[in-house]
Order: sequence, then structure tokens, then C-alpha cells
Amino acid sequence: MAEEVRLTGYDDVITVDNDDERVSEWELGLPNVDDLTPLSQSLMSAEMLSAFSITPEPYRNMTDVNRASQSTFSDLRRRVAKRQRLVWTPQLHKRFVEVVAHLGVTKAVPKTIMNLMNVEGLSRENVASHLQKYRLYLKRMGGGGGSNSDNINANDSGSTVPMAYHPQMMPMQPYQQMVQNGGGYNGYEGSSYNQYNGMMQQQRDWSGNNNFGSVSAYQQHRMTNNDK
DNA sequence: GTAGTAATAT
DNA sequence: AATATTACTA
Repeated sequence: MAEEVRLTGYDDVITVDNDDERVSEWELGLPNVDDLTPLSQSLMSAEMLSAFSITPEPYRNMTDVNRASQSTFSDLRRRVAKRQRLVWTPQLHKRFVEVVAHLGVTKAVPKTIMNLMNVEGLSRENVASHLQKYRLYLKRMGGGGGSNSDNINANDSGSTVPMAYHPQMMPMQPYQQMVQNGGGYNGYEGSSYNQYNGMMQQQRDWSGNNNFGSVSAYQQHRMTNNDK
């Protein structure tokens, strides 16, 4: 009779797709953390377990249970609020690189970068994540003699100068306003109350169809780079 | 509590 | 691989 309690893998249990509300409702009904009792005691004696060749589950202490519970919660949260992944379009990345270059290595930290980029809806986390990646890229390029070229720009049939960012670009005028999101983008920070029935399923996208080639070194690197 | 970074997770 | 989320630290 005892049904197994599954701490993960609700995928086949929940069908959210169209009505998230049911999930929210259901979520409210979930037991409080304090109600969750550590499953630290086996209900069967050792004899019985061995007699039936039952492998006892590993003990769960309070921490385990909490962790599992938390995991479940965040799982649900993710489901209910389908956040969009930010896409770093060449335009966005370009701006990012410019700003980072403009600040020094010392001052190029997420919050500052984010402020200077001044892009609507761009979060500090977004920038931090991208920055982490970017630093890795820089490290590879810089460190250990990248055999090929640390400065590759042999590309584009365009008219693009190798990205010599202009040292005196202090002003850094506002960017935004080109969010391809027809209507208006809603930051997804915080509240989960999105009572929009309209279109906001679209991926966030800054693809202004810009034909700048200046960022290509970065991209080129990712495509060409198979060194160690 | 805030922010930056490294480590993980999706 | 790209981006997000968490964990740790200051």
C-alpha cells in the first residue's frame, strides 16, 4: 500500500503545459518543511529485510530531506515561471566587450558592466555568467601561447576594423530600445505574476541584424579553437 | 545583507 | 556548448 515517495522526477506526474495554476495550487498544498519527518527509521526489522532480500534505503537525515524538498520546490518554480534564457547576440556581446575593455580589468565587475551596458532586462547574473565565460576565453587566448593567433581577425568580407575600441568612448550612450520583442519585455525578476495572455513566449532577443563583424574573433575562436 | 567569483547544474 | 543557479567568500 505504501506508495513510494518520490523526491525527484515529477516529470511524468505533473502536466503543466497549459495551466500553471493547477501547479501553483498544488504547490500550496505541499507539506511544510517542518512537517517532513526524517526517514531515519526503518519500518522493518533487519531480519525481515534480509529475509526478503530487501536493500534498505540509505538513511535520510534532516539535511537530506531538506535538500530534496528544496530541490522539488525549485523544480516547480522553474516550471511555473518559464524564464527565458538570455541570448548573447553578437550585438550584445559587442557591447559587453566594449564596456569591459573600457573599464579596466580591475573595474570590470558584473554590476558595473551591467550598468554601463545599460540594456533593458539585463541582470547582474546575466552579466556575471557571461563574464565568467569571457574570462575563460581571455585566459586561453592570453596564456600558453595560442599557437594559431591570439588576434585572429581574418574574416568577414565586410569592412571591419579589428575591433580597436576607441579609447575615448566615455559617453556610452544608452543602447536598448531595440528589443525585438514587439510589445514590451517584462523583466522576470521577482514576482511570478505574469498575467499576460499575449505573446511573451518569444525568446529574448537583441538581434538587431547588425552587420558588425567586430566580435568575430571571439566567435571564431569558439569554432576554430581545438587546441589544448 | 550585498556583491564577486568559482563551482555546478540544466 | 551556452546560460543559469548555487555555494562560498569577503
